[in-house]
Amino acid sequence: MRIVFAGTPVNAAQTLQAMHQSGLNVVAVLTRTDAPIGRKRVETPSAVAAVAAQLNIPVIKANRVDQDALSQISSFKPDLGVIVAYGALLKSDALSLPPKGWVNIHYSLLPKWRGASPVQSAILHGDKETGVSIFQLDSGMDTGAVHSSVPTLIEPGETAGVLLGRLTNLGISLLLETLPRIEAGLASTKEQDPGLLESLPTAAKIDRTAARLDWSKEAQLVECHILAMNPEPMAWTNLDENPIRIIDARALGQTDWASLAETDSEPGSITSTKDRVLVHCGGGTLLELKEVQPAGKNPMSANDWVRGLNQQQKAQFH
RNA sequence: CGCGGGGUGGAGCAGUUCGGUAGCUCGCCGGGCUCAUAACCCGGAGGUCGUAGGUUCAAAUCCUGCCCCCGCAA
Repeated sequence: MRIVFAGTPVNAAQTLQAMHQSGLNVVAVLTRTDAPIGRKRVETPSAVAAVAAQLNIPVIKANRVDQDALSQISSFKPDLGVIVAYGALLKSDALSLPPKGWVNIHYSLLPKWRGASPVQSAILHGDKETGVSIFQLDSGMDTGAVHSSVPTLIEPGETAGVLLGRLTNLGISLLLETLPRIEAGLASTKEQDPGLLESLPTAAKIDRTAARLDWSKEAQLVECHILAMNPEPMAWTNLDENPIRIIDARALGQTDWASLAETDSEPGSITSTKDRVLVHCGGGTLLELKEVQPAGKNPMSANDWVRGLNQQQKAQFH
């Protein structure tokens, strides 16, 4: 079976690598064009482009699947397309190009969290469970019929980055057992429930504005927010006039903060003890900071950060 | 030339404006107190102040070049 693979970031590259290693016939790779990266704006190929080059697989670089890209893909005569976080929509002409269409690896249990940020959304909303789904791409946003899926529990304190890593591996396993069934024509798909497609919220892309912390929320919600934003775009707040990223933190249980009761409970105010740094959140709850990164600095433990603060003035997030 | 912050014992910082004895909170090592301790007390080791040059009697501090790290923006 001739497969065309479309994807862009690291987890897509890992999937491509695994497909190649397992002996699948990936005849071409579609990825986004080289983009300027970092402060120096160095033109850099996508992770998928880099892996494809290493594996000597022909690469088509395009940010949208136009006629030109379409004819290039067509020249490889693919039977099936596999798409993982490519970064652009495929229109009907592209969808129908391979005889067996396209399958997409989506990192949630569809129909939950359709859209651009399934992993972040699951953590942000405090879900206990999420998973990976492989579905047949159609013209809607992650609305196609599902080939297979596998659930996994979200670990306490797990960040979106760590969870995505696990889901990537699960997705690879699932893909490798799903593709043979598709090739053999034994694919059994299940349509997504129209009612749920209608009623469930989707997972919109999360930008920096949405990543800002709201200390008036309860600590448990703040913790979910912080874990969901790690490593991209990373939760942040202001300290004086400068932004500071909150990389990791844990909400304290009720018994913990009751025993540490403070008179000052203004949300965002910080108190530190011998070995912990606490932020007051909404409803009198407390959040223990684990790791932070002030603007211009490297990431550091919350204890180190507090140690270097001016002892005179009181630290206050806002 | 996109804007900006930073490089000082193992960690995080102060000191730079106005040149003159290496400081703070920790960590580490040793000793003490204690039933005991991550608590408290005493003592100790550990730093070419990113780097190269310049000015000076004297440079972490002033001048010039270079290297490296990071936040924002894209």
